[in-house]
Amino acid sequence: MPKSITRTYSRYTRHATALLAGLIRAARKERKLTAQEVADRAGISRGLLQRIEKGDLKCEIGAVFEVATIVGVELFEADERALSKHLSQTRDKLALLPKSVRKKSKPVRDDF
Amino acid sequence: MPKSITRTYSRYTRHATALLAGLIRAARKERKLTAQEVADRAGISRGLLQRIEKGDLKCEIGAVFEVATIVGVELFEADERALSKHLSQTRDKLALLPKSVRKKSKPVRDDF
DNA sequence: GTTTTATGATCTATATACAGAACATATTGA
DNA sequence: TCAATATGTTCTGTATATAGATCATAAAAC
Repeated sequence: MPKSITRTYSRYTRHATALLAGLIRAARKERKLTAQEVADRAGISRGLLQRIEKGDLKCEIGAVFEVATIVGVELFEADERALSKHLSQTRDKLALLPKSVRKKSKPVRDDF
Repeated sequence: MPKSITRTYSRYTRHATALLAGLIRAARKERKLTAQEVADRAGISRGLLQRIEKGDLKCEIGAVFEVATIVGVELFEADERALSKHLSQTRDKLALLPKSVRKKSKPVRDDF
């Protein structure tokens, strides 16, 4: 019996994943799409879609986001245009940040 | 050479994942955390954190969300309390929707 | 400049996510 | 009710994601 890798997840992570899963399932039903239809359009198996809609934490993020896109669940409360804008803003911000994080050898006094 | 499974992803999916990745990297640097520190706290390898921060679509959603939580990137623009609330609302909504989606045998005329 | 160390990249072995099939059950439309 | 089908579940084989190690490079502190 090989030892398996077990991860722990914070409540926040579990709730966020469960919420996304629920939003996906609700959106699929509102649009009257069967699991098979959505799976086909996403290029995944029906079994994987089931896991996604159950909030399985071990699914690929790409598959989950693709399904969300197909059933019309918005990510970051943004459409494609807003997403692109936000993305380039984040890239600009990253360019200004230091390339690597370095710990100070002597702690900095910043309390006066 | 075994045939590999290649997925296609929509622009929306790719941008959303790239945005989350950028937000994570920016947040980590703003908080002056090294990649190793964050990886340790998330219980993942540094290599996986690198892939997450590069927006690799094949990472586990649980690992990605956990890292986001650790560096302080909010999901669904909601803190834990708002997340829980939204989650139960979604569950209530789901309970009202039909358990299975059924196609009509005769197409519905709704154009008049 | 020098030193230190964070980051990026690559490799291997192993655990595991996935597709696909098969089957039972549940649920809806008629 | 009945018939059709959507969903839930489990199984197997295979592709692959991951941990962990190693090395090279780059960048920050001094």
